[in-house]
Amino acid sequence: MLSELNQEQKEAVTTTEGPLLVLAGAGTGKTKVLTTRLAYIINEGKARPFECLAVTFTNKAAREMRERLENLISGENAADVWMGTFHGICLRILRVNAEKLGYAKNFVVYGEDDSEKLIKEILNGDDRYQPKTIMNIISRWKDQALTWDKVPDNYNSDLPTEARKIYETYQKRLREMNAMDFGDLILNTLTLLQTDTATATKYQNKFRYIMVDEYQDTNIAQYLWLKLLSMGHNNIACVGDDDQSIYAWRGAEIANILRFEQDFAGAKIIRLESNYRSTQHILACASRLIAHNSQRLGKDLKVAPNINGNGEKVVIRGVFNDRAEADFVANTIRNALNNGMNGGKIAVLVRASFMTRLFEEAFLIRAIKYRITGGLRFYERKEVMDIIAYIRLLLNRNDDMAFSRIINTPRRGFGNTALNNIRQYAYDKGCSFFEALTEMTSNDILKKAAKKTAEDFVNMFAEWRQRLDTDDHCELLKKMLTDIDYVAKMKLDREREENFSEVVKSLSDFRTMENLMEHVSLDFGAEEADTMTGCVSIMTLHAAKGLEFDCVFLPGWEDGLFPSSKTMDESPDGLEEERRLAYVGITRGRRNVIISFAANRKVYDQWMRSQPSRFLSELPKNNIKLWLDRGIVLTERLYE
DNA sequence: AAGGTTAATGTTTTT
DNA sequence: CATTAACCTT
Repeated sequence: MLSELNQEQKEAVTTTEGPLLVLAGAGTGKTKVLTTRLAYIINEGKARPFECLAVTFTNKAAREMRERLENLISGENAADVWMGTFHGICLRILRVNAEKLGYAKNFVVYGEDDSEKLIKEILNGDDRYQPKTIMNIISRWKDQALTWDKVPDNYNSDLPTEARKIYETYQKRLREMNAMDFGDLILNTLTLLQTDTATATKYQNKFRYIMVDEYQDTNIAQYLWLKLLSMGHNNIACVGDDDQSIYAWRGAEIANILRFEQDFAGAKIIRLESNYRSTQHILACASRLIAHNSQRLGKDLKVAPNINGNGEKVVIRGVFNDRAEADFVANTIRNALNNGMNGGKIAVLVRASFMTRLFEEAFLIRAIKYRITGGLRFYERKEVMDIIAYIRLLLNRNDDMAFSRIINTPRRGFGNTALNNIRQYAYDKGCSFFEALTEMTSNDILKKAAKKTAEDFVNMFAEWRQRLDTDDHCELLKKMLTDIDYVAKMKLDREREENFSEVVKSLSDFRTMENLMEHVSLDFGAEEADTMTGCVSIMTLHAAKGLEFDCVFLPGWEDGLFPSSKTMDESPDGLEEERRLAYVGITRGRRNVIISFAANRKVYDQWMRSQPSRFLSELPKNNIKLWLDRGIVLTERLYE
């Protein structure tokens, strides 16, 4: 097991005791180290599987780790390791302990959509602020482990003082509906561990070894959570790369990784710097670029022995406009495909998703098969969320957000004013929307027509609830969908109808409706169709983190677009984060990296003149090959 | 309450 | 331009 590792990797695997930070540069075998280390601990008998905690940020990463672990440990059961996302692990802990925090065990998890709708409801027509903005502020507070009562008065001078008040109301409403949002999963678990010593001790003793992936992406709440959980045995190993921290705008604190040695006394730091992915020219560009950042622990990627050698220089292509850029990329790819290259090994990585359009068009013309990753996820589609809301209300009649979503979907003559009446009634009585509706139907408050539809709605749910215990859950769902006649009433097109039946189908993978809900709320299924093999990938730089491609195109390297002026206006650290994003982009490439910029670009239907990205001038001259069209210049001097 | 019209607004999005 | 939310008319 250890024989396949290099010296640093071996050290990272066998250093099991005490705090450890593994600084793993791009392509240095991070996942391998993580899984091998876990297997090593278990195989050496240092801990049993269920005494190990391995935390990741994505379900994909957790699945991958689990699969690889299964191949490494024998006899022991990989399934017993506590492995999952921060949110997943927290959910697991909270399901058992919710009552200690005043929640019922079967609380629901609200997604962004529900949260925003709830904020909107709380704002009560006040259109001075956007629900999204408020929700963002609240989420950032939660990221920083600030419960509403701990938000300082002078939190932010240009922030409406009402935000904190809204936060308070928001939490109160969530509690009434027995719901938590994503941030609550972390924050409530943290509160539980901080306030309930017995519970804290239990988990602290349980987890002998803790491992964390992508540590550079943790926020303050997650840091405090880890700190608390690791207090028992003090064996915490964090793997990450400060140079790949690109989620500050979502609350990630790069300071967590920069401060690791101070935070965890006696911490050991191991650097993985042998890169098994890219050629020398690519690494040289990446290294020189990232060297311009000040906030870093410092690390130098070296080409791993026997890998690839110098390879080809990084190409910088300057063209007249965005159209020419897309044509260039598409032509180059068409050529490569004609020469037998597999399209699946090629990627176009853009800064912002609107940039994918031109490439799509250019690819279509040339019959280049492509796939766009990102965009709406399966469970975020309207028709899918609608069914989910039906299930949610069925399982939890206090779920007012689900109620609001479906009371008039499909249309049943129950519009906004009616919903407002219900809201008012529920507010006055301190009951849920569903109860309000039920009472209103029996109290003759409603007009005749409305009364009829309301009664039907209530009766429909009453019948479904009865069947919940007796009927097969798949059959029940089918019945529900027939009863509401969704497909016909919503005039679904072919694609949407397929999405719809996909949910019905996926329910059969789960034992109960509750099981499906758990899955839906935290694991937004990325249905990777296998028919997509051989397709060129188009995605954002953010989505590309963790992936690799033989050939990578990085278009749109223009000041204002990349680095994005918006990010730089937002925060003084913005430029460095953008640079890390550029670093992530370059280090995705194994053999070819082709950067491009256009002198003119149509943005919102307006032609904009743009300057080449300042990042271009931060690349080492000897490792790049310039290819500029007539009249296109790189004004800044290039580094030697 | 529904449907049609106009005005505003355009990054990145692991859970 | 093109999408979407808010608005206004029936």
